[in-house]
Amino acid sequence: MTTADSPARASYHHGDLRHALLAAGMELARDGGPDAVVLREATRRVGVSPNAAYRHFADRDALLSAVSDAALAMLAGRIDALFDAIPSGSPEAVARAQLRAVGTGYVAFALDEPGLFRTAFFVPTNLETSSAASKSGPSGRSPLELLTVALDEFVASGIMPAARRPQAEFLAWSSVHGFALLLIDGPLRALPRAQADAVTQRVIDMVEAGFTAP
Amino acid sequence: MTTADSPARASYHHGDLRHALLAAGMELARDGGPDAVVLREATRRVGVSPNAAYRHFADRDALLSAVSDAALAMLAGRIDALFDAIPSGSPEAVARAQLRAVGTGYVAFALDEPGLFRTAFFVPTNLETSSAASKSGPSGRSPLELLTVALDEFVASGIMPAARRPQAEFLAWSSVHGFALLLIDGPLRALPRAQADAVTQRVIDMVEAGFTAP
DNA sequence: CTTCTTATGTTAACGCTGTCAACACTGTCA
DNA sequence: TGACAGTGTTGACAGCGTTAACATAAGAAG
Repeated sequence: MTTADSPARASYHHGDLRHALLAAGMELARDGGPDAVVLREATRRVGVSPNAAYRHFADRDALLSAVSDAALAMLAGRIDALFDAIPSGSPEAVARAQLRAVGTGYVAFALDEPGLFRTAFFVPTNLETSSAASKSGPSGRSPLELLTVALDEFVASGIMPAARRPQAEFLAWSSVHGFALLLIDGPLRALPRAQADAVTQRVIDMVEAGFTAP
Repeated sequence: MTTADSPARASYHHGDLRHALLAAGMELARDGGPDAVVLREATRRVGVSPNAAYRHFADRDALLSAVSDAALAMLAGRIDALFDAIPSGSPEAVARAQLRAVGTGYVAFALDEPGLFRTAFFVPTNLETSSAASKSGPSGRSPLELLTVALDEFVASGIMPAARRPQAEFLAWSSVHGFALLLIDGPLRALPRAQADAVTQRVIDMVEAGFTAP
């Protein structure tokens, strides 16, 4: 266990403090969201003095940003897994399944890890640049890139008019992102998981209909 | 000017401190969002000691909640205005215009007052109970209620299958809310206003298509 | 008109946070 | 061996939310 050497470390130098602080930050974010990512608490958990953090992060915001990126990468991984599990078939079917995978994975992550989800997105700068390398999943593709792949296929397979293609990513993203927020912080908070999953599919239905309607 | 008697008030008692603190809180939220609503700063602006606030608000969260409610009421007012300006016509046309009014007003408020918009919604408890009296517009109808009116008319006028009606509010809300966030904090931040307005209409098109598609 | 009570505002203090400055330890390269 | 850069520590400061005790004003009761 390289993380959390609570009792007391052997050497004066920690060895991998940056990584340890990031891990502690993830823990804090997991149950508590972005506001819970507190620099002093992270150093406390790692067993190091507060100011040691400043050797690895410019300030608290830098730590929070790193945690946010890591959370985004987890989200990407989740979507990636669903994306890659899609069986081959007709181009239309694959495209529809890909769109569904992105939306489903997105919402599922929000439900399973609300704290990390909030941390991933409630940091303003991170909605902005959500396709950087550090924020991608194992395949190296960011959620936005996966969404782009799916939508391009919508056009290529002829089920979406090309005129509707520009900025379609953001229409789809809006719906799923907003829905995730309603689920974890909003009026749908109390919705049982099974029902939440069902309504998620309806959200995706709506998006799909909006793209493919005549 | 009843607000902000900066120099020094005449009497020991302020007179309308609760209101003044709320106004100061709104100012802070307007440029800075929820995190900028700082209790001590609000009292400073009103010209009163920090602890005076505790005679009117249980804690900082109570002040923030009040500010959040006021912001939500402003949003409701904005939507209300568009809603009431809809000319009469066929039931379908009116229903479509109503849905469009809610979405358009929602996004317009987010663009015009991003700080207040964030404050209205990034306080978890306020997405939850967004149809309370204190959060409604001048007409007394909350945004959610206006949306419900529009969607009921979608079914009544026959352009939306009744089977699709349950929880349709949340599908529409998700899209518009998520889109507003992408616009003010996300990748669409730099989008010129005219273009933002145009894409907003496409978001609403998508929602409408999802509701009325065959 | 005085007195008691209640509402409201103030002062003092605590622990928490992020952060700067100065100091201490340690592994590395000359 | 010694300089040096990297890393962790101590001490301190201002700002925050919050509690407890005190001060002042306004109104009700006598």
